[in-house]
Order: sequence, then structure tokens, then C-alpha cells
Amino acid sequence: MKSLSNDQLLEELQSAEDQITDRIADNMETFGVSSTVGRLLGIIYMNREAMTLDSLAEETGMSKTRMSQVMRQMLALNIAEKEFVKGSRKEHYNVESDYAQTFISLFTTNWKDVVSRNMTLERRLRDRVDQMSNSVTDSTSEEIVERIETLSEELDAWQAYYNWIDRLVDFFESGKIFDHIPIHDSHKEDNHHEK
Amino acid sequence: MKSLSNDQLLEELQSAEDQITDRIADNMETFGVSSTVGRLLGIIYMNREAMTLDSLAEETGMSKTRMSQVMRQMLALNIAEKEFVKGSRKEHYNVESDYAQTFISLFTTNWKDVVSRNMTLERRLRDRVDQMSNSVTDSTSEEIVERIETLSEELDAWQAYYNWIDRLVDFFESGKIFDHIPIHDSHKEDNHHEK
DNA sequence: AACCTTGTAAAGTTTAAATTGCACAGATTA
DNA sequence: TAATCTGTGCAATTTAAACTTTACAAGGTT
Repeated sequence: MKSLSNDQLLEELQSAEDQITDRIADNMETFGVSSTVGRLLGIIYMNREAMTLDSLAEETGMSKTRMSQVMRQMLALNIAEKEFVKGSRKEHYNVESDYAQTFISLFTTNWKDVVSRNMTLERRLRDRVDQMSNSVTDSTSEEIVERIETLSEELDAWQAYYNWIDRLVDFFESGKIFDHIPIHDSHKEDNHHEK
Repeated sequence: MKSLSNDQLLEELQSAEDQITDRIADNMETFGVSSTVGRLLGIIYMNREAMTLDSLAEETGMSKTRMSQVMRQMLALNIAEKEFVKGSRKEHYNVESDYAQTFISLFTTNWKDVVSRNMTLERRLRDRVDQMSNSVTDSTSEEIVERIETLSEELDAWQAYYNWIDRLVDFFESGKIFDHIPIHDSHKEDNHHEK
């Protein structure tokens, strides 16, 4: 294996760092967000310091407007925050540096939204089903009575499911998850890396 | 509140069922899959019986080709399976009827993929970093040495994170999650629905 | 006051994803 | 063997998402 010159080392470093950013961007798609969200996350993370819209635009080669759009989305997702930098008029954005914490933010923000939307619909549908039940008379066909009953049971399952997700979200958000899945696995220490 | 006729009841039922399907489709986007995946899941689920590509195409108004594509994707995601129906030459597809189980399938399939892709990259990068470390001599600039060290630490964090996700996936897949977050919450029974 | 700076709204353009239509392979039936 | 049925590869089209350009509002500076 041949040794590397200073210049080659710099190139290697840049290439490796870029690959990490690329992969972070890629993985972010699993959360259902555009890869640019992931790219900015990776860039700011690897930069280890809050960045401005202009510096992000330069780094990505994209327009400042797009940077603004994406950063707003990231704020909404709770995976970035504004950071005050004295002496500068520009807004600076920073990201959580803990991977697992970012995972949790994305997971909980996304699912909280879903839960709330669904709980609302569930209530509305429940009312309608109740009204249907009340409309049933002797002249109502057997099939209809059955479908109403099935629908009502469906809503029960629906409610149980979103209630489960709600508790799941809380399990992550409260950090209880770490009691059961600690960040650093105590078992497999075999592959440990020495400093 | 006024009572409903038979015809109105049928319309109400259809409308309510459609809304449920729509919402299932919507929610599925949180997993980063197209809403059509969710729509087919909802349709087959509400149908309570395995369906063919043709019946799906009719139900959605989409082409059979698209149904084929989406069902293949759903098989890959482990949220649908082929079901043999004797006497029919067509393939029938069914879906898991348990919401939480579907959640777990999607969650684990998606993240397993991510973990494996990342572990591979991590190993490759680790090798390159080692080679960089070995190339360091007296004439190597201080800045470079530091960046190599930082990169190496970054890989440690990276590895710890994906290992964490790996254990998290197992936590879900093995069903241990249900020991801590049971499907039916024993606490809040207040909002209970009587039969 | 006129003049910068910074962020974003709005509308337009480009790129990528979703979807279709056609064609055809493989398997089945007649 | 020809005729039919079913699922899918592939290229073409449509639709939606990502991204850019322009313009302008709000606040800061001279």
C-alpha cells in the first residue's frame, strides 16, 4: 500500500467528507423528505458551525431562495435552529449534532402530525356512524346494518392504532427508548475501536 | 338531527369508507412511499379479501401496468403478499390487516436497507482513513493530521448510530416493542367505547 | 431622505417521479 | 397449431416536485 502526499491527503479527506454528506442526504429520504434537506443537514453538520443562507448556497451551488425554503422546512421538522451571531446581520442556522436525536426529532414531528390529523377525522367519522346507527329501522336492509357495524369496529381499530403511535412517539420523545436501546451497546464490545 | 333513508345510508357508508382509504393513503407518505402504495393498501384492506390487478385497476381507475408496479413494490416492502385462489388464473394480492404490524414491516424494511448501505460505506471509509493515518509523516501539516483524527471520530459516531438503528429495528421486528408499548393501553380506559 | 442588505413571496422553468399505452413473453386452452 | 389470458419490460407522456429568477418588503446604514 503506497503512501500519500500532502496534496493527495487533502483530496482524500475532501472526498471522504463529501461521501459522508452524500450518504446523510440519501438516508434522509427514508424520512420522506427531499434529499436537499439531508444535504443541508450534512453540510452544516460536517461544518461544525452555524451557517448562513449565503454560505449554504455557495456550498451547494443552489439559489439562496431554495436554501431559505429548505431551512424553513428543517425548522418545522425540528432538525435545525437559528443561532444568533453577534456582529452579523445574517441569520445563522445550526443543526443537532447527535444523530440519534435527529432521528427522534424527525420521527416524532412526522408522526405527531399524522396522529393529530387522524384523531380529528376519527372523531368526525364516529359522529357520522352514530347518526347512521340511529337511522336504522325495521325497513333497513340487513347488509346495511352489517356494514355500519363493521365500520364502527373499523373506527375502534383505527383509534387503537393511532393511540399506539401516540404512545410510541412519547416513548421516543421522552428518551425512554434509550433505557431499552442504549446508544452504546454494552454487548458487542468485540469490534471496539482503540484511540 | 334528521334520520337517513336507505339510499342515504349507502351513500354515507361509501363516503366514510372512502375517507378512511384516503387517509390511509395519505399517512403512508410518512414512510416515504408514493400515495398510490397507500391507496392500494387501503383498498385491499377495506375490501377484506385478496384482490387481482384487474379489480385494483377498476377500483382506482388506473392502468393495470401501474397496479403491477405498485404491487411489486408492496411485496418488496413486505406489506402485501400473493395469495393462491383455486380456480383462478389471476394472481391475488392481500395485505396485513393489523395496522401496527404494517407499521413495523415498513419501518424495519426501510431501515434495514439504510443500515446495510451505511455499514458498507463505513467499512470502506474506515480503510481509507487508516491508509491516510499511515501516510502521516513529520512533513504532514498539523491541520491535515487533525482532520484525519476528526474524520476517524466521525466514523465512530456513524458506526454507533447505525448500530443503534440496527438494534432499534430488531426491537420492533422481534415484537419486544409491544412489551413496552402494548397495542391496547391499559391506562386511559376513560374514553372506552361500549358495544 | 436615498441607498444597501437580507430573506422570502410569487410565478416561471427544469427535473424527476408517477402513470400510461403498447408490445410481447410465457403459460393455458381449444 | 392457433387463439387467449395475464403480468410486465420499455418508451412515451403526464403530473408533481424541486429549483430558479425576479421583485419587493422590512429593517439597517449613510
